[in-house]
Amino acid sequence: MNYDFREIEKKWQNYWATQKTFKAKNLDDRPKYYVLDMFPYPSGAGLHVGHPLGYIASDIIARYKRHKGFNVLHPQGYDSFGLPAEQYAIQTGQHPAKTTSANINRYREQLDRIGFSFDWDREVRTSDPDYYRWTQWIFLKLFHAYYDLDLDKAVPIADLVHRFELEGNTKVRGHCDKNTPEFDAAAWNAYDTDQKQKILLFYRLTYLSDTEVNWCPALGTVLANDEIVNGVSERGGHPVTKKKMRQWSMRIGAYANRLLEGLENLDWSEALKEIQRNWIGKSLGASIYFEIQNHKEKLEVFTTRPDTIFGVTYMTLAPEHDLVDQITSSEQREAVNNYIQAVEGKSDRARQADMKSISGVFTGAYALHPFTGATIPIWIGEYVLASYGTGAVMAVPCGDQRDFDFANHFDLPIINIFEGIDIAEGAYTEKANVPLMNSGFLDGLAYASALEKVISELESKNHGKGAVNFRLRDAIFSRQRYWGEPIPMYFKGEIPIPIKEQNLPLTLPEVEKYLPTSDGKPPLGNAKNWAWDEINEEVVSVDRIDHKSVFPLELNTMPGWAGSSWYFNRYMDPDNNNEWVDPKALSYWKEVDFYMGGSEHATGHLLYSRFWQKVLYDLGYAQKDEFAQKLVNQGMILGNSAFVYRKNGTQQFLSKGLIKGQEVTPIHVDVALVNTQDELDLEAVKKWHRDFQQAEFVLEDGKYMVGREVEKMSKSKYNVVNPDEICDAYGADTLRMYEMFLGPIEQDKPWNTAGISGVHNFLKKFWRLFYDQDQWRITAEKPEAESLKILHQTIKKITDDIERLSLNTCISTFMICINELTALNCHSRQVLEPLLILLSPFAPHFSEELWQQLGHSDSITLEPYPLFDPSHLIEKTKEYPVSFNGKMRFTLKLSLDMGIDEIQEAVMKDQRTQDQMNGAQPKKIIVVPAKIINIVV
RNA sequence: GCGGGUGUGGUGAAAUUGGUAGACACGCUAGAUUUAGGAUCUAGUGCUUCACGGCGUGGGGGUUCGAGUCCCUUCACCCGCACCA
Repeated sequence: MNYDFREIEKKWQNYWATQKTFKAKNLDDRPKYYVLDMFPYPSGAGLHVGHPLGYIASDIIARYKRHKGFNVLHPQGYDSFGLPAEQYAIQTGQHPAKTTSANINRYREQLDRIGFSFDWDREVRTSDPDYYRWTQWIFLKLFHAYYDLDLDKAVPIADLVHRFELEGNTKVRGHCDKNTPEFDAAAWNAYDTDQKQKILLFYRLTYLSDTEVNWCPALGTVLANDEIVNGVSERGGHPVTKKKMRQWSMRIGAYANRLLEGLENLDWSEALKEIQRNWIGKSLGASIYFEIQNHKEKLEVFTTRPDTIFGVTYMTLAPEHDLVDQITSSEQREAVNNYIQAVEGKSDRARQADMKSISGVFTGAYALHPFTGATIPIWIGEYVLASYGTGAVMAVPCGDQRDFDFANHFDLPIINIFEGIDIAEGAYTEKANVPLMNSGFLDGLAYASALEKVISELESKNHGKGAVNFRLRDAIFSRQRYWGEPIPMYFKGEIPIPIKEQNLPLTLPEVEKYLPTSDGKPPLGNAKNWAWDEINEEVVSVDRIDHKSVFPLELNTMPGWAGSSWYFNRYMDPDNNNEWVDPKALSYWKEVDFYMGGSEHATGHLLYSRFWQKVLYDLGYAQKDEFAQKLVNQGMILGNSAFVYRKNGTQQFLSKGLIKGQEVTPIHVDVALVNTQDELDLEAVKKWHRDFQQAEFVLEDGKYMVGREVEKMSKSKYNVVNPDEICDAYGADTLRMYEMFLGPIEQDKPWNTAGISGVHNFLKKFWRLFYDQDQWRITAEKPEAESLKILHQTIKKITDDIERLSLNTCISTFMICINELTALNCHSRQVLEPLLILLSPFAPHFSEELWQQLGHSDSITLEPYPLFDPSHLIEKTKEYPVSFNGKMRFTLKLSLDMGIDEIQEAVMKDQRTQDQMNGAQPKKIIVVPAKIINIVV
């Protein structure tokens, strides 16, 4: 029986599915191990060979851990809300649910062919009402909570209300909006319900506010910061502008510090942690309050360099700053308005393009220096961001290059406060040990001590305080889209009222079209049945909104990241209709032990998930405040595009070797039309695209050779390799092993089908140890010592390499092992059986089949991992490389029992040493036991 | 500009603690063999030299008996953030 991978793979995939081999049991005596992949968005294009890379690696880990005796949870599901299905719905009218489900079926078929050990009974889909019911439930938990800075955790909002009733908010330290008013208990109790609700929105972890948002006109929706890349939308690359809108947000800023500190204990790559650290962007410094001449308001600025306060010569406000309107003098009013108007219309991208040019305008107002009382002109400048700090800076031209450039441009004064530093050419920005001058009480002090002194001085005079500032912004949570989770809120006037938990899910209504309404409301505004009847607690027709108990429902939906921010918990107990997860299941599985996915989610999914997990932990629902202890980022598999070269202005296509010195245009051709030797199939290409029907191919050596270039895999570049094709030609086990063999899992690498034969040959070679020349070769004979040594070396190496996730070297180790066993003509069951178990995480179908052929009736999946016995490796002698002055000359076979003195004696006695030494005496003989002997002459 | 990462044959790469650099595989060269199978087997394959030898891990320098690995310096490429006060 030869290696018929097609039959074998079908057979075992079927067996695993019907036997439910990979079903994970909640509550089990075995230790648990939770292996998770980032679930896919099921796009219409299906899978290419890059997608399964991470799934294969994690599947190897999952299968390995099962052999090691763990109860493994290895689920899979779909992040099935998202833009492409909705865009498709807008174009064709097909309901996104239908598109999504068709795409999921396609994905599932492709995934099934690769032989993953997923427990499909736990599948989740974020667009399933039974799932998003709990996404909405979490939304409500955040709505009903605030962040208490004294307890440093989220607390139910009811506690806050209780405190307000007793003592107002003056003693409460909660993470809240900067516009929150102060009130005492009497004032609170005197507020009406609406007023109370408005104040509570300043505290809630999910809140409604008028926010400056990133608006993408082309997509017709707002976007979060992480959904914008280089000033344009991540999806589609459309321009993004600023707009003030009333939107739901999530107060992730409250968790900035914990999100930062929590990284310390996570086993994630340093690169990824660094991305999150940068995104959170913690800065230490001070808040300083400047009085404004002839105005009551104070101007608060954040600075990391309060030590340079005596170098302040002007202030700059962001154009959007709240105080601009109030402080602008009548003489400057027109200039200021013109400036703001010019800036306002600009998109982020336009602002970025203008980065180099300096612009600004004087407000006519003056701030007062907190220590000298000097008057400082207040300017407005585009370079100051409204969204960072307080949207205002104290400008210190001598210590900040941007301030320096601005001052020079507008002829503002520059005071040098750094002793012995020349600032004629530019600002001095180092935080070095340079004494200050022209700095009053800070004169003579350098950075560190000046910083300490100035902060204590600011605090004692009440002019400011030490402060921490974060770059991280609260996350906008509303999307003006149809295909997302409905936000479970309705409105009484301006006040949002939550739908009660027991009435969830609030399911997506049917709409006739998926575009915004004619009056600019989100697509849900098209729904006829989208109002809430408070008495009957049900969704009713919008026509009934005039009734006393019927109110309009929220028209925005949740963003794409909502459903993916907690799905890892739901897998623990996916069918629960009473709770988000059974606490018993939670306390068994706790957290993800091994999370595999792309680093592109660093500032999106991976940050939001950590945030939600911390909230759920604070409120007593989750067991751990980090959801994934270990995270591995698989690299991207790149495409190996193929090109033909059209001679310009002709229908002639030149083979790769003939293009030198010719004017040609490279044109992508489908990589499926090219064989492994880069030769183009001319008949196929003519059929493939009508552009080539009239083509004349100019050949070299009777062949047309294509050019190659490594690019991202994409349909438009015709360089997509479908895993189905590989499974057809070589089988899933070859695909699995080859993807691992390509290189380190975390590295990007180009796909090259040509190399796959090496791995395929390995499997055939391995098979031949069992079955060769029409007969089974397996014997019950006791293996030779040499074979056992190879086996145990392999056990050790494979185990170590899996543990350190060096899966590419595992494949090499298998190859070496099989080469050696073949050379030894070893067919011993005692050697080959344990090897099958070692191999089964990598090539599961292959191993299952041979396992069965060896007479086992059960699946190999739960076989115990073979024990490593070092006694088989113990050697009596060893070939020592002998070098002279570090240069290797010969090897010397010595007993391993010998001590260093004996080795030295033996090496000196050797004739070859005598020859090398030429009668001289060695200066030193270095012996590294079992490694090397070096003689220094 | 700031932060992180990577540089090793024609190609993908290996070298876990400083100890025979290039394992394993692709490709290539030569040969054998056949039941023509996406065959198999044998030998060779870093560069250079007829050879002995010499040179080789982006470049330069250093530590060491010995450096791909440690230190300094420099170059190239990739990724993230970027007028962040």
